[in-house]
Amino acid sequence: MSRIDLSLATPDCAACPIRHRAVCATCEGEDLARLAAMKSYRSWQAGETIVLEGEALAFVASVVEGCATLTRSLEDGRMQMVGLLMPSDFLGRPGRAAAPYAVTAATKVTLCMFDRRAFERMMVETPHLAGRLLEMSLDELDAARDWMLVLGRKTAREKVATLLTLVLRRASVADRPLRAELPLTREAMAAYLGLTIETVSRQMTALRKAGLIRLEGARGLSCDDLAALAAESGDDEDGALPV
Amino acid sequence: MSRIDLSLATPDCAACPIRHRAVCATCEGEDLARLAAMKSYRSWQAGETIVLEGEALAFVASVVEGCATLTRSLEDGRMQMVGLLMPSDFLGRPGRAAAPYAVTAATKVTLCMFDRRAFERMMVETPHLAGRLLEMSLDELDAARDWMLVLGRKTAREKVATLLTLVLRRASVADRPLRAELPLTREAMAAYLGLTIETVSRQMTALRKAGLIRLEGARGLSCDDLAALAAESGDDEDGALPV
DNA sequence: CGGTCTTTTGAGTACAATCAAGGGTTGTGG
DNA sequence: CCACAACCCTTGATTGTACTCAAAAGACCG
Repeated sequence: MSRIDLSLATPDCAACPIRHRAVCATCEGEDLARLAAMKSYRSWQAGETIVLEGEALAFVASVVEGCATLTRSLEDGRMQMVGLLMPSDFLGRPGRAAAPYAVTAATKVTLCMFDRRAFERMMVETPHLAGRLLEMSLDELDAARDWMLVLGRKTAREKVATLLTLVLRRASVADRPLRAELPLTREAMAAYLGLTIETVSRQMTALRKAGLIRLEGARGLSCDDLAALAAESGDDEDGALPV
Repeated sequence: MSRIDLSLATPDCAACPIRHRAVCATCEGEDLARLAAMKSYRSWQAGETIVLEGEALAFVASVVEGCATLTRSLEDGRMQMVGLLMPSDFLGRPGRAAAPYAVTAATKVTLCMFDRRAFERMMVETPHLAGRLLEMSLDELDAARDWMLVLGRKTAREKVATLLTLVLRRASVADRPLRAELPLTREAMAAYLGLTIETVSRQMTALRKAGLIRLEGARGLSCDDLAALAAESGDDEDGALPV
């Protein structure tokens, strides 16, 4: 059913769009060649499962394009998103096989995958690669902790405003009005925000009626005044949640 | 080799209770001496502020004893705990000066502090130290994400049961009935769980009336049947939240 | 065009927050 | 040793936000 399978022969690292931001950012020359030799590309369609919760993972990977979600679930089916992977983000845990959360494609996703064992070996022999991964992991830890504040203390309206601000900021090229396509369904937004889809929908409507955003279909989003929207998010005015 | 005795004022690493679990776990001989040369001990009383939110941090540290909390706040004063530091946990972020959250002593806390610059230099030259820190950071990331599930999806009763189970499990030596002293005030528990102190108090009472726990004063806690308590937490029966 | 899936809207409910007292414990000074 | 203050915790009454259940409207696709 898939259209063109983008898992072509693996592209050249030199032309890679995430080359300077991903885990391989500090690698050059020989190091880069070693990584290139163990890499392989693979794509998933929106909605497809990449890794099941608790499943062993034979690879680690960089997100090349698209958007994937990390989720954890309770026995009775309640689900919480615990991370959102965007291009250049790293997936996997060197040194441990089992993934403690499920990974699902939110949009079409392409991963640049490395054999886990080979990657672990290279990390030991290439300290700056381990250093780069440490840096990225600490950033993710900060992001996760920021999100704990959102989950634990913000109202539904603030949560939705926070997420929309985040999406618009990422899409922003200093254009006005700002425009973006939401990479998430209402269900995924609800899972991220610790809300139900009905509540997300109601808050989106409320923000629209308040003139803070405009909706074009279910996914299109635009905003004339990002500062006004950010003011609804409950953060300080500059409101930057690093992600 | 060199038994540099700069640790006159500070205890000997060999006798350190967290020696084998902290960031220094993989260091021996020269490496350990180098760390010992840059370390210094300092203690804080319960309630004292160790680092303000956003403040620059000149050191990194291991928690030797006691319990400290990491919190983030919204402008209007709403506060969320984003981490709980127990003995052997690492505090600080190599490569970045500003702490994105406040650090407060929950009980009396003793830190083994290292000058941040010196520690960073050593990390570059001692790959296994960086590797150890990466491992610890990834564990913390997993713990933070586990907690996102608690904050986003659990009921008040489940949240409290989760925390009490956690505390009892940590204190456990396979004794029955299990007993522990809560290292947190109701306020700190509420901050951790994303609840108000009143709700925490009510749920503690409810769990007590259900015969799941016994309370001895405000801090004493005991439990005959940890499995029954864990069953209230909403996790799968084995219910282990790694921390 | 019909079918499925997603999103929106509505009505009613429940759970935790808020507001408000009232106990307990601890420590200090008379 | 007692009185008192400060702090922490508990309990009660009420409110309000977000959830649940239910149905309709809109998007997408063959």
